[in-house]
Amino acid sequence: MTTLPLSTFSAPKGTYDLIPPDSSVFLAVREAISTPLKRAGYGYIETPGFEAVELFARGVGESTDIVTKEMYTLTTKGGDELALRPEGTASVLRAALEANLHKLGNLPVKLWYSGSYYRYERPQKGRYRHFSQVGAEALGTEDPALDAELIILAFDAYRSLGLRNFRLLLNSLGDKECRPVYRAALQEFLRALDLDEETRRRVEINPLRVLDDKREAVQKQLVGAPMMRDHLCEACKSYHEQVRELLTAAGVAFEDDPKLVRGLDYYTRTTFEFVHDGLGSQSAVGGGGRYDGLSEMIGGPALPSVGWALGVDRTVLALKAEGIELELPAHTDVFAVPLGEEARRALFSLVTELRRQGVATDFAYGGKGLKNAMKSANRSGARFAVVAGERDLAEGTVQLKDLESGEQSAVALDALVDTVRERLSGSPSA
RNA sequence: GUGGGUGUAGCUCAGCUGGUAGAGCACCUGGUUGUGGUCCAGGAUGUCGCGGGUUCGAGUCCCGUCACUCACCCCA
Repeated sequence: MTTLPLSTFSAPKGTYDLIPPDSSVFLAVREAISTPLKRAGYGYIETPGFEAVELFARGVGESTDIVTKEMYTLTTKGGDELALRPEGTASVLRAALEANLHKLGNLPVKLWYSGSYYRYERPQKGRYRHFSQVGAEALGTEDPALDAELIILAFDAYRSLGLRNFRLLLNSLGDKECRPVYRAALQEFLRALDLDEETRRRVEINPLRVLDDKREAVQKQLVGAPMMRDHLCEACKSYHEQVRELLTAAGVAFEDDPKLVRGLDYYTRTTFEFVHDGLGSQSAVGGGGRYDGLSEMIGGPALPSVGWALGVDRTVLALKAEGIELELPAHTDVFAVPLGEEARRALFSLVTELRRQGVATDFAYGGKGLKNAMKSANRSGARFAVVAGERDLAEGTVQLKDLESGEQSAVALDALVDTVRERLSGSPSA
């Protein structure tokens, strides 16, 4: 077989490998986002990375960019039409319905998830073909407090990471009573404008999304367009007002954005987006809303629900933009350095023992010299080095060196685990 | 799908109107045959993205191509 250059096998366009040390930031972000959810009664759910194409076509919406041009689709040998999941909500709802979670009598069903999503787009800063998000869905209950809860949990997650320069945009898209009326009014307004062909098509299929157009020439024409908030029915108006009050009471600052629409068709009533300006031309770090009709659209019962997804990649970019360095625990506490073959065996046993006692420990593998082994100890970030040769072992001791202060002392072998644990807890390295 | 920018050492980059390839950081060795980080002395490193053209001579100019990147559009 001919040998091909490594470049032949490089990561596909729009993807990247997550490698140390950056990967630990990703783990920390996932953790930070999911922690508030776990405290609020959300249970973990994991669904397949691919689903029937129809699920997304029906769920996300036939007219959305996600469905029309961004889905990775494939046909199996058996003839099934599948798609790599472009988002999480449709899958989670489908799984919950299939498992009859909504019939267990304990609504809302609260679920959180974390995983990879796929969209075929031209990559750029903050926009990848394979991206990672953490999401949450609360199924089966119509209650403004539930909308508020989710928004607060996302807000607190960002705050716990130290993010400050993000904003929360809030809107209501109405329901099946008032939205159609508004939609018709908006369409009438938009049809009179001078728009390009593609936008005119959008006016007919999904006029609300025209409001979201960021082009200045389009925005200029939208002045005076009818706004959803002026067309909300009483029920929607009252619902939205309650969400706003609950957010305010929780100290969550938000901006009313009457043009916020979002690119997924299933949203009703509450819609929101967390935006950050450190993401290049992208702005959303997370978003979501209420989707009271989605369940019925995919063949389920009426199941009013609300949820969000936060982009892990984008949150990491936002942290970088704000110059925030997360305090990540050192991954090694103790680094063991043997001198000679006999010491090697003895220290390796000691390493295993330390690990079993919960001390993060690494070892100078490869039979390198003392100098290099100490260098490895230093690079590992370990607080302590344990050095031992025949001389020490003959006395039943090892040398315990504090790599910060440089101080070193002999410690009896059988007292090492306790000594190390004591010193690690007594004087944290960070 | 449409534009702009960039491809030179492990990383970040410099390289003038063409004249045999450079810096900082990182790395390796020694100063210390049982001690890292700091300090000092020394050292190694390149298909200059790839292919073609012009030229006595191309990292540099021209054409093509690929990759990356940013932006439009859209979204996490």
